[in-house]
Amino acid sequence: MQNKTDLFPDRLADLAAQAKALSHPARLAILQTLAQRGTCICGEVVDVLPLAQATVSQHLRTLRDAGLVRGEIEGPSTCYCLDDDALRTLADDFGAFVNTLTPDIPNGIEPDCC
Amino acid sequence: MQNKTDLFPDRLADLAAQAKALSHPARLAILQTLAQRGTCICGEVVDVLPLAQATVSQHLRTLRDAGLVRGEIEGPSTCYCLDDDALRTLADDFGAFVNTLTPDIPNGIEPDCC
DNA sequence: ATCGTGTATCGTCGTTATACGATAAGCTTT
DNA sequence: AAAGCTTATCGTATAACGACGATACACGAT
Repeated sequence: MQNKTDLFPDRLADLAAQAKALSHPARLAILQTLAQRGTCICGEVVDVLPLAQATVSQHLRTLRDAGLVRGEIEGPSTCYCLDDDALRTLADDFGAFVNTLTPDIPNGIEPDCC
Repeated sequence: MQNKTDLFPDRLADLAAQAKALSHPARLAILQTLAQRGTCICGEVVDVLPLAQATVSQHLRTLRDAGLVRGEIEGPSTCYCLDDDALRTLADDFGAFVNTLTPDIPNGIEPDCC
């Protein structure tokens, strides 16, 4: 299979890549876990999820590669934080994208034909 | 591989499933194409994308299964419309999710440790 | 230096996604 | 009935994903 991803505009490719980072419940659960602590988590992420350590580490790497999470080696364990700015940007981008799809209807009439 | 998706809360599984529907640039491009017309498209979707007809049909099915697009057989061709409500709901859900992750900081101080 | 703890990476396996050609199915028109 | 057009589906091949055990790595404590 050839990868046709690069045949599309960068904006769409970037959005799709970010959506892919959020496309697994384990990764959403990781984000929630990080958020619930208020601060970074240096460990314990594995204990919360019903997955093996190697799998959680993979998901964390995916989130880090997507820029949604920052990780730094912090002594014996590794410290993971949410990247609040990236998350907000992502939410904004998605909101903006959907808005371009469904602009506020001026006169309240849906032009749908179906 | 055992599918561990159902080991997570429904809310997260649903959000992840919707994100997955948006996780390919071709599908985002299809949504844009549908939106640009203002009305539904009964054909021509294939012509806009750099993909084979079978591939586009598959992506359309994915979007339909995710509830983001409605399709009805319209004479010789098939008519596809955006489901504006579903799209808005999706955007709201994502916004809400991100907000629970990054609540508005009351005193403007980031509690990050990294 | 050794042990223990916690994380990352490697290798692997099964599943799912992506992409396409070929074909079928449905409707229009001839 | 046959031809033509459009879309869906089937079959298939390759790539990517998800999951895990095993192992390597880094560091603190002993």
